[in-house]
Amino acid sequence: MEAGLDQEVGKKGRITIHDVAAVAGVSISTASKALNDTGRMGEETRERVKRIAREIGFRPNALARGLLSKRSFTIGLLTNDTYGRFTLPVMAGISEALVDHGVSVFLCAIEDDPALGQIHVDAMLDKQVDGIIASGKRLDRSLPVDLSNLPVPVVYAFTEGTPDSVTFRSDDAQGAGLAVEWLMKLGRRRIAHITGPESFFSVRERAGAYREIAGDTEPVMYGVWSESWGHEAVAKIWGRNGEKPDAVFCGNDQIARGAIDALRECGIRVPEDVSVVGFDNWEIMAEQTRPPLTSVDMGLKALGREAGLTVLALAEGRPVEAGVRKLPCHLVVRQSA
Amino acid sequence: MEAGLDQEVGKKGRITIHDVAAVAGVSISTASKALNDTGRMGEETRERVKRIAREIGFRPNALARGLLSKRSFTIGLLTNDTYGRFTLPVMAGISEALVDHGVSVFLCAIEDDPALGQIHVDAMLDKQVDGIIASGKRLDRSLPVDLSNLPVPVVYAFTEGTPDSVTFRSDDAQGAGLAVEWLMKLGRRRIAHITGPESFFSVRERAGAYREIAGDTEPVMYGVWSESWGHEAVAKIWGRNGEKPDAVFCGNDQIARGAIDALRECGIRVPEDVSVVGFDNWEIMAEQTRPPLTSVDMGLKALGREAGLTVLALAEGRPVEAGVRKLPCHLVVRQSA
DNA sequence: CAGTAATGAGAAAAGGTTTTCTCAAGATAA
DNA sequence: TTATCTTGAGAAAACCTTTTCTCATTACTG
Repeated sequence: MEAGLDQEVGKKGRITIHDVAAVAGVSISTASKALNDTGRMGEETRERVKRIAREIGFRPNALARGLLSKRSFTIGLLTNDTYGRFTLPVMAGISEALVDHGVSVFLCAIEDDPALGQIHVDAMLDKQVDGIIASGKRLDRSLPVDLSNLPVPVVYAFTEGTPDSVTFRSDDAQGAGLAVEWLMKLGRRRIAHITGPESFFSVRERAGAYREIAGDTEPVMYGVWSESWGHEAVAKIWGRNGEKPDAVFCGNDQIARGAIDALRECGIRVPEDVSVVGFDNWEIMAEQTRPPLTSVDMGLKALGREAGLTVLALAEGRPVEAGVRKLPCHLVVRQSA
Repeated sequence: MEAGLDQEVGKKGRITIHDVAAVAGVSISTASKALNDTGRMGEETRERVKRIAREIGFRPNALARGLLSKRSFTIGLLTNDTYGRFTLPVMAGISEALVDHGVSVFLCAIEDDPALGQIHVDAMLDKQVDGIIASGKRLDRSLPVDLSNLPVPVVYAFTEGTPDSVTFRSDDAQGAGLAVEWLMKLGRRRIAHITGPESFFSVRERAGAYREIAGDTEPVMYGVWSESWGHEAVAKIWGRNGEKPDAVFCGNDQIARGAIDALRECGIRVPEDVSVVGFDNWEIMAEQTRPPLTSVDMGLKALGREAGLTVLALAEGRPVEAGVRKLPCHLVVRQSA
């Protein structure tokens, strides 16, 4: 009954459960039940079917399975973050959380093109994704595509979501608090804050926390997210008369990088004379800075993990409370502070 | 016959071709043929079915379609490039090329974990991907997972492939040539080359082209892929006695960055006194360097595009010649040279 | 020993689409 | 008017799996 085997199996196309059933000499339904540990049958039969399936390398066709179960074990990740600086860690977290559940992820980079976004959303829906995670590069902007009233659950991660949805974001105020408290614990008292454009929600949150803890010793320096702004801001501060800061808390790692360069050019030592803390913990940047940069990590991987588990829960019909969830940042101490 | 409409349609679940057929008052087969522009029927019927499908928002279920056609319109992108510095542009190219064909991309980051790689490959095969593109961060290393004898076509992009497969890679020698020739066109004669570990194939290729064009004016400085190495190497060269270089060709943008910093610290002006060219054109780095970095772009997006079109061709059974295809680099001129 | 319960396994339907085959009606040719 | 051709449209099978239902056999219970 088990004769033939390899020669007979998979003659045309992939190996199906029909092949398993044929080789095992049972019906298709029995084979299915054996493999899924459902139904009633002799333990011996079940084991034999399983063994044969293993031997001939049977793997169930997810398309057929999905057609029936209405679960494709597939989700879509939509992002407008071209460089993937924020999205990649989020993606890593999602993937890590979902791979155990057999879920794969479609990554769709849509730039800021609404038409492209719509195309990708349609393609994902056609492919019956179990859910969609929307991600981005900014907490206070939403993707250029309408995700309300979709037939699948949508979760937002590091991008602005609709009020009645589940949204995950970093707790930037808490993260800024971590940085400033660390500087104060180091004995620093005059802490400057050089950051990005005030139009960014994150910037206002971080600056708010900074002011609350550090007091109004220094005016917040708003600018742009670039090294050159960090450089320029330091030049401005140290060009002024009066007492100089003994620490700089920067709005991101690029600004911090520029600031450190400027300080070195002024002959100021980091961290001996001035401590510097960055934000984002963009490792490839933070580790290469001289000295390596102490920075606030937004925990994007954990954020992705949570988003992944949440969209899965929604897809399985488990109830999830709507609202914004702030996930904590943590401080990665290197040598600049 | 077209009455009811919205109320009747999609009462449970998504809208299927059954709904279209019912509303249009035709059979399912007629509806299908109308929508696919196949079969024989009155032009009027065809148009009516199409209109109704549009009106009630019918979109065919890709799972069901794929089950029959054995095409899932899905491919998998496998990579061990954690930061996505190389993979993301490749991915962008793939996606751009394939979105027009309705193909979506599973992104699977497998680190360097063979077990994880196997899991992802199995998951992709279960989902009946039409093909797989393997990508990485290094031309002379292959992914830690066996992709031979898979039931779907595999194309390699920016990673080492099997001899009988299709492999796309950048033409590093040509790219290095571009850089050195540009420097010589600027009148530079003593060109130094600071680069990564000699164990990298790319390093040897680039160094080879450099030596061929620039001659043996300066010994190649092999090191690591870091800013600090760029910094250190410049310090070494300018610490030596004898004539100094008037240009530096760096193995990547991070090294170039370190080199420029070191030159500035020595009081040497870039590009007035010394021209510097980087490699990779890692925009987020190259644009922020002071001065902005002239760099060799490996054309990874084009590489991804080619890989995408190739895997699609193979999936459709069109013949593709095996072998390694070198794609040209181009020079992005900014201000450092 | 007759009747019921438990067990093992198969038949068939379902899921949504495409494709091939069949059939009826109307049109043309003889 | 009868035989053949064309046209329009539907029935059914196929893709692969899961699940529910049914049935036959064996093992008990009274």
